[in-house]
Amino acid sequence: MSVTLKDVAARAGVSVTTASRALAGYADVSAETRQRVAAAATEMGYRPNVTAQRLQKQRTDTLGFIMPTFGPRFSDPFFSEFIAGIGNEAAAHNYDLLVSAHAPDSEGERQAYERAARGGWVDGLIVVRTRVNDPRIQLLCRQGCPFVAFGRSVGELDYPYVDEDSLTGVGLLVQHFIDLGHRRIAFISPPTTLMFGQHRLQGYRQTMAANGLPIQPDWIVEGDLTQRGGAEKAEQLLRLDPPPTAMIVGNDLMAIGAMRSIQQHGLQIGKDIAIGGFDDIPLSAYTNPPLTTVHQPIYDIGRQVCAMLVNIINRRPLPTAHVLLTPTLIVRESSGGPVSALNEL
Amino acid sequence: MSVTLKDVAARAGVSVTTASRALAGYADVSAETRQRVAAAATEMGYRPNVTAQRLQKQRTDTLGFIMPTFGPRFSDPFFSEFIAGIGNEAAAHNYDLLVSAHAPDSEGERQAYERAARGGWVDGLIVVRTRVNDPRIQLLCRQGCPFVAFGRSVGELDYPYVDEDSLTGVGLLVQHFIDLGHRRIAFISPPTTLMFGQHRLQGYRQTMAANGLPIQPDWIVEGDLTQRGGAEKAEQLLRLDPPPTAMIVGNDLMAIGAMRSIQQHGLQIGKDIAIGGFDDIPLSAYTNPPLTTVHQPIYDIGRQVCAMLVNIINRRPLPTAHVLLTPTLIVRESSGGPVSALNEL
DNA sequence: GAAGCAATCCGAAACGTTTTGGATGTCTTC
DNA sequence: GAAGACATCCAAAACGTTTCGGATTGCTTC
Repeated sequence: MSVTLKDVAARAGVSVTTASRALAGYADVSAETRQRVAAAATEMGYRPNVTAQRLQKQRTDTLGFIMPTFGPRFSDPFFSEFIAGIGNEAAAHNYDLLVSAHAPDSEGERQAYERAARGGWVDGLIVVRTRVNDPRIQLLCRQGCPFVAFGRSVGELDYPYVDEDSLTGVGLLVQHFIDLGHRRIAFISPPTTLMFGQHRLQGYRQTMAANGLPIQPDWIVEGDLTQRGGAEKAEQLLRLDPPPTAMIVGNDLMAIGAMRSIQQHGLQIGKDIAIGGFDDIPLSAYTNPPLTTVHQPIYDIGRQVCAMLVNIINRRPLPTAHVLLTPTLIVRESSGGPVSALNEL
Repeated sequence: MSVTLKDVAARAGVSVTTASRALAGYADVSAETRQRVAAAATEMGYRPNVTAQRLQKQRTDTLGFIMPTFGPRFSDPFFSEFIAGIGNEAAAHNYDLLVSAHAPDSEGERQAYERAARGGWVDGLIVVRTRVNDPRIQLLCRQGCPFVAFGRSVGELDYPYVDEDSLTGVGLLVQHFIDLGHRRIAFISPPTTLMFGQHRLQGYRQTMAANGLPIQPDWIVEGDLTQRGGAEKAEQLLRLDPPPTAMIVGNDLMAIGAMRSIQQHGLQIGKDIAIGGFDDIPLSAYTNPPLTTVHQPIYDIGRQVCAMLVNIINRRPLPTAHVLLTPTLIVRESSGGPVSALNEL
């Protein structure tokens, strides 16, 4: 069906070996033969069979990325941007990117990682949204499968990662609201099974404490990272008596949902209540009002994670195995202005 | 390094052939041997080498998806949902999904398709956002490479696709606004190099015409599908004198950007001006006010496209090679109420 | 007791590459 | 004119799997 190296060799009147070496640019083939082979190859439209090359080279030149997806209607701009990042960087290094989707901690996910770690399915993996006691990381470490994670983990396992210091990030947000005079600040946390959930929650707790502000237990609720989840949890917070004067939401998507709930309560964001998100997805600049948030360079993180993985696979020394990015606060109108702190508590 | 079939065979005391057949469940191996082989395999942690299997079977069991991405900060929720759809469906059929990203009509894109079409890189491709005179489709048809597209095309080429009838979809929107009494209805079009840009623009034109409403040339502007683009184009429309009383925007992302511009002009959406989008991304239910739009089941379309492709690859008869989905209008608050038609023109 | 048959196993080829380890011939060099 | 150096080529093995076409054994059957 397809034209193979043997065909090209026959056409050029040389052996398969010579044809191979001619195309690969080895020195032990004369300029004239090289040319003849090249001509034959282009004439016949020869494309090397990647599978055969991979079998021979004992490497797949492929990276794996297993998206942790929750349910069907899965529409998170994070993943589009992240995949674009790793995809472009992978292409720059002549790697392919294999993507699949599995629910976190599902049996299917376990099997997918199992399969990836052995059997030469891919040369390395990219892991995102690391979890507390992450079984994926444990498995990959145990099997010695190359990988780089976007996100730290707890425990003694040492592995390469890129992460944003979201503890500090949320701290910036909290301090920002405190400086504006807010005292009753609530927090819609990402799932605390996720490492960044832990970090962001801690950032909230620590900064409140550092300012000597007490936290009511019901100021902390946990959402599922979707708009719907954010809306529901915000609804819950708004029913408190007295309600919080500011909300910090664990990611922008939930924050957008929360804004909706606030507005449905007839409250004006930036005046009656302040709100801040996390991620700085492009949309957050276009909400009404625009959302105060913490920037996270998803595309660049994707590229960096991928570049690190390629280095590991090729056993090149890694400049740094642990990258922690400093977050920057993006203040927009959803912060509102200063409020009088006196009648706050 | 990895444990191969030869190792398993040796351990079980049989030939490679028998080991292979035992694991594959052939009938010509005794129950006892089969068991011994299976035991050896699990004990040694054997995973078949996919590359070798692929070379032998002369198929990759892999599907390809080349994302058309514009620029770096690329964050379109469409893609995460679509990839989740094809990814899950592919997994259900034991196919892998290879993803890469290239700018539309770039040299890199051309090469990627070229490579895919020959050389057994993947067994088939999924094409989205079909373009007028789409070079990708022409190439794939010419090479006889299996593919299914999300989106129709023009020309005599016949190929399998799934598409939403967005001409009708935009028609629903236009009629909806006309029924509310609007007469000066503007349209922010998707790029008309894209087929769905053409369809949506036509839907606007036809329905306006069908209602005997003239279209001012400057009511039609073309945006780039991003929020930013939508905001810019809306800005342009709002500067018209008189400005439109309703805007139909070619996709939700741009609509969200447009809403921002409208609000910055101090206008109230649903009262001073109506706006409608297209796609019904989850976010559109959470904007302020919620956005009237046309639903498009991206996840399901992804699944369906993928299922069709798998059928084609395995030469199974396709129930229907051309699927055209009927759109449904989702009316939300951004539509506003009836306006008096008299003082409109 | 030879022929036929089923059950069970295996050697070897094949998939399309790359690479190892020569083989062959030509040209210098003394 | 023999010995080494060099340029150019190639046969065969290897990568790990599947499968084709037997081979072997033991059991029926007449």
